[in-house]
Order: sequence, then structure tokens, then C-alpha cells
Amino acid sequence: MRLSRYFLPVLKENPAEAQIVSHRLMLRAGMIKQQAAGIYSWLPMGFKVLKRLEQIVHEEQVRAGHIPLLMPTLQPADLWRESGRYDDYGQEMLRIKDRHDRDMLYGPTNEEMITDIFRSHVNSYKDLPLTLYHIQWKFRDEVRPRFGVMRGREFLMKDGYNFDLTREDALHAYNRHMVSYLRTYERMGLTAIPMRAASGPIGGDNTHEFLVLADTGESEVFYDARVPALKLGDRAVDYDNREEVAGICEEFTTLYARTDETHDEAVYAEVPEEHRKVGRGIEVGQIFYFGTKYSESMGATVVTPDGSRVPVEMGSHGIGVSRLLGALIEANHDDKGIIWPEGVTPFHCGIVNLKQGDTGTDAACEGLYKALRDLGLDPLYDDRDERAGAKFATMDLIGLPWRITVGPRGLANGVVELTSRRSGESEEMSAAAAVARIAQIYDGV
RNA sequence: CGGAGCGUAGCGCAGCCUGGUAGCGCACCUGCUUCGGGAGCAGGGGGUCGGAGGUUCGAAUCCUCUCGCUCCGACCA
Repeated sequence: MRLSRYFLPVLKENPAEAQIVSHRLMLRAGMIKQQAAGIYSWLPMGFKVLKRLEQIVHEEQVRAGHIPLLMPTLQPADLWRESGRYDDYGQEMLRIKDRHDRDMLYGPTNEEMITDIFRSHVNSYKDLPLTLYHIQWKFRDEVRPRFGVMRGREFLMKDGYNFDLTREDALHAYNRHMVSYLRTYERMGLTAIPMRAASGPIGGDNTHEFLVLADTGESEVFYDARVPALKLGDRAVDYDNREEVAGICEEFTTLYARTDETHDEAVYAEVPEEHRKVGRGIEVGQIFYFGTKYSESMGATVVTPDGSRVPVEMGSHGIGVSRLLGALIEANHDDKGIIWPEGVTPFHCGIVNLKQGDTGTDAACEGLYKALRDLGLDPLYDDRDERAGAKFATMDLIGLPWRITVGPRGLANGVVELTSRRSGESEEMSAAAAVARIAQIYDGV
């Protein structure tokens, strides 16, 4: 993309309403525009990152054997009357009437609807196990939306639902989700720690929340310092292998890690003192096993091998996709702006032309731009007629992890400059070498 | 939902107390000079002061109502 033809309305000054750094940077970097309290338009670059996160979530869900579908944002109230949650959910649910005066609602989640789909089409144990998920906009009419997309009223969420015959099968689904989530966050360059959680209104006994450590997090967290160092890495996981999947879960949940809701001083005291850490975290996902809570109230049953009919075992699992953007920035920024991890960056690298209009630098930049694109990479070429300082400031603000700087001074020596946004370190090399390096960095990302 | 505050140009703000017909910085447009970390000079465009009502000869300013937004606390992906 050529910046002169893109739509990237960056702000030089901090918008007054944004208090936390991710909100401020998303506004300044021209990623979002607020339309109402907790409701945002996603401008091109914000939308690009959001789509990238969505894609990673999809890939990891499919890898785990889960099946995508799409349910609507608007739902009939009757489904929720059946489960009993229409009255329970309270004012957080946005209720709407259509022209025929029918009660509708903007879905805050989809347990009822997925259960309805299931019971309409599945009757036999032979169709199990089954895990369906979608990535769809939700609405929860929060009393006090804040922190930009981290606590919006409208938000994009991946929610998945497993249907199993037995409790053991359902717990395997639970574990499968935990591992797929670990992998998802890791690909995004985030360290998200599974922590035992309280169940909340969705209900259920087994539940973990995934927390990204950040000073601005809303939850207080207590954990063993060795937990954030745990990595899934690129090990191959057979998601159908129960022992293997359970083993990974054990690996990641044995050491102490809890939020203030489930914190237990007595257990925490057993953690060696030098490993005890207290901090703050942003919740970016949660997994639940809730058994037959919805299948019983809504009649989602299957016929077993012996001919009897039993309610299915279920769980639901969510990732706050739009919130992840905020969490990513909270975890990856400095005083100049965002620092995108390679896995989620909106553009692979930036090209800064220090002397726009100069035949030599223009040609060198065009050459780089074409070479990178020919390799399937997506560079952002700052071809605006701006001064060097302005271009550098924009690049730092929007946080592309790599920048190639092209100026007459370097070109006279046959070199361009490759700079890491994260470390700030620069290296001079030929244009061809810079292209090769970028390609190598993104190989396999 | 309790408490506090803010709405004046695209963004950041001053003016309001003490009414007299709107200003500053950035951004934008034009020209010249600049050009390796948010340039300088000169000129220019843009605001029914959130909305409605009231007081007054006169309202951004005072009064009433209303809408929106933010922050602090209790609740949540």
C-alpha cells in the first residue's frame, strides 16, 4: 500500500477522552473512531489488524477440529425465555421490538441459539462429538463502557460450543479449547495465562480465564513467576489424543495462577516466596464446561447406543477478538507508539522515502516496494511529500515492526537502512539484502 | 446505578466568574525558502459556541430543561 493513497488519519495530539494507552494509540494511529459510548467504527488499519486476529483464531480453531458457522446478531426473545435467561440477564441485554411488536434482542452470547440449532438437526450419539463456533459481533449494554475497544458495548467475539455424550468427552473438548487458545495467543505474540476463574452468569464448574499481563489490566492476578515463561512453541499437537492434550493443560495449569475472584491465600502461600508475583491482567478469553445446563432446559438430547435419550454435555468457549487489539497494544508499545508483533502487524514493513521526488530515492523505493510485493509481502510505502521527521514519527506511531529507510546519503554507498521498531537498532545493507531479511523474518509467521 | 466533570473550527484548548456579537496552537489550502527525527516566513479558508426554551436593548457568557461524552466507585469477553 502506498501511504499517499491509503486512509490513515493519524492524530498528532492526544484525544482528551482516551485515558489508557491502547485507546489513545488506536485513536492516534487512525485505527478506530468512536461513534457512541462503547461503539466504534474500525478504520482501515484497525480493521486490517482485526481481520488478521480473526484469521488466526479461525486457523487455530479449525486446526483443533472445530467447525465454523455464523449465527445472527439479532435473536428472538423466545429462545431466551426457554432457557430462563431472558429475565435473568438484566439490563445488559439490549432488547428490541420489531414492527410486529415481537420481542427481539441483540445477542450478548449464543448458547440458546446454538442449542436450538443442535436440537433441530442432531438426534444420535453417532453425530457426537461436535464443536461449532462463530466469530460474530455481540452487544452487552454495559453500564459504563470505557478503555476503548477493551470494554466496548459492541464487540467482536469468537464463541464456540461443544456437544458431547459424556462428561469425559466434554472435558476433553474443554482441554482441546485450552490448548487451541494457548496456541492462538502465542501466535499473536501474547503471553496469556490460563487462570482458574469464577463461573459467572453462564454457569458451570470448570472454567479458566486467559489473562494477558498488563499494568492497566482490570483484574488483579496472583501467579507463580514461572508461569509466563511456559511456551507451547511449535510442537505438533494431536488434538484427538486425550492424554497429550490433558498433559499440556496440566503443564500450564499446575503452577499457581489465579485472579482476585478465586485467589486463595493458603494455597498461594505454598508457592516459594521468590516466585510469588502479584500483578494486573486483561481478560482475553474464557472457557467453560457447564454440563447439561442448557441441553436440559432446552431439550437438546441424543439417543444413546442402548436406545435411551440423554441431554448432551456442553461447554462454551470465548475469545474477545476486538478486545485483543487493546490487549496487544497494552502489552506492546513505548512512548512513541505501537509495536506490533510480527504475527499480527497490519503491514509487514514500512518503506520510508527520505527525499520524495528525488529520482534516485524514488526509484530505489519503487524497486523495494515491488520486490517485497512480488514475494507476497505487504509493505506500507510512505511516499507522501513529507519531511523525514514526520515520516519517522508516523511509522513509530503505527508500529510496523520493521522499517526500511531510503535516502540519498545511503544510496550513494549502495545501502538502505533496516530498523527494528522494537529494539530501535538499525543495520545498513543493500536493498536486495533488506528484502531477503524481511522475507526471512516472515517465513512461517 | 451512586459521585464528579466536560461539550467553543478536524484535534488540543482559552474566553464564561464580571453579558457588548469569537480567539490561540496544531492540522488544512497557496507561495517562497527548507529537507536524515513531527521546519521557517507570508497569505488564506473553516465555527448558527451540543440542542431547546427563558431573562435582556444585546447571551458562548446568566437561568431552566434536554441530549451526548469522560472520569472515580459497584458489575462484565
